[in-house]
Amino acid sequence: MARNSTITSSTFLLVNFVPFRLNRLADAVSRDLSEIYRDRFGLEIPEWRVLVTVGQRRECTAQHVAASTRMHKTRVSRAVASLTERKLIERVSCIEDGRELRLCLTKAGKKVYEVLVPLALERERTLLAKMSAGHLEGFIAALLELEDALGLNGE
Amino acid sequence: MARNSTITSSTFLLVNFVPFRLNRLADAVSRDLSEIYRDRFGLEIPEWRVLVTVGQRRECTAQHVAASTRMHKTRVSRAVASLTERKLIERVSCIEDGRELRLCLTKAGKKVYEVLVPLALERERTLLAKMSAGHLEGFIAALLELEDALGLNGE
DNA sequence: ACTAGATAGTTGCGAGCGCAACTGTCAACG
DNA sequence: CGTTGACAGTTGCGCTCGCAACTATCTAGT
Repeated sequence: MARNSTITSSTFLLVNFVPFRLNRLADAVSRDLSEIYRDRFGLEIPEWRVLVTVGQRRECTAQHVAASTRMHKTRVSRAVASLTERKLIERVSCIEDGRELRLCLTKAGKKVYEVLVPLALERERTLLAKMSAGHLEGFIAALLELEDALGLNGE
Repeated sequence: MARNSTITSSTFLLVNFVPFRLNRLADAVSRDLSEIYRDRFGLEIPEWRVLVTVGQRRECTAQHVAASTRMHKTRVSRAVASLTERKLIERVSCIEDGRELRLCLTKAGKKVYEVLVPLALERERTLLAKMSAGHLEGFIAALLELEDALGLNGE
């Protein structure tokens, strides 16, 4: 149970407050992970997310990236522009719907993808290994419950 | 276990990647919580954190806030300036050490603190209630393990 | 066909952030 | 004492972000 369990505000400690702890943890994990895609390839979080989202399908739209990553569409737009400029992805106008731009990885983009993904998975494994087996199970299950309750996966 | 468990990059799914999921979750939780301090008092996250950190002691320095919340000192500095301008905290130059500024809540600040903290705890309780009892226990324990492993509490 | 509203994506703008450099103060050491 | 380095806190600068507004395209209703 959380340690801020009483109502009396005089005992409130920010370091025991779960929303704060989640933010701080997510920040530290992101910072650690960013070493992989920033230091080696000069990519930032939005570009990394777009790259792997596009990479896990043959092609997709910016709209799909925004919806599945829950990033603001302008953030996606700028990441796509940056990746296009670096020739890691290609934008192809769609024939069926002239508003859409089909995104897909270039050869160089696929190469980066193939290098980054195993490294990222390795980092994730290292992170998860910091938890004891019993807690890890509860952690992943709880994560899923929270995501579902907050509507983060489907609407 | 995480669902991205194989090395083969072709099966990588961002939505199963724990660092991403943590970020997305922390973001959603923060957004939900910010309704309390933003919509009602026009405070942003940095101000909220400074307010409650100062409020949980009689007085403290900006340095202490930065260290205990792991916020950048400039972010703290600006939040302190903002709260001072709104007359929610006071800056008193320290006699023993002329570099420090002792921070403490004003009467108005204490009032805001007394209102906000119970509301925030209520939100936290609502959040935690979304997890089943068994998972909650593992979640909190795992959170602590991760924080310790990443050096987020003590150095 | 024409108009009205929805949708995909881009862009100008203001706000917030981190970095590096700065000011002012303290402590140590010759 | 005076100098040097550490430390508390602030500020200028450049960058990123989200919002709102925009363009271009599609869809539906008349």
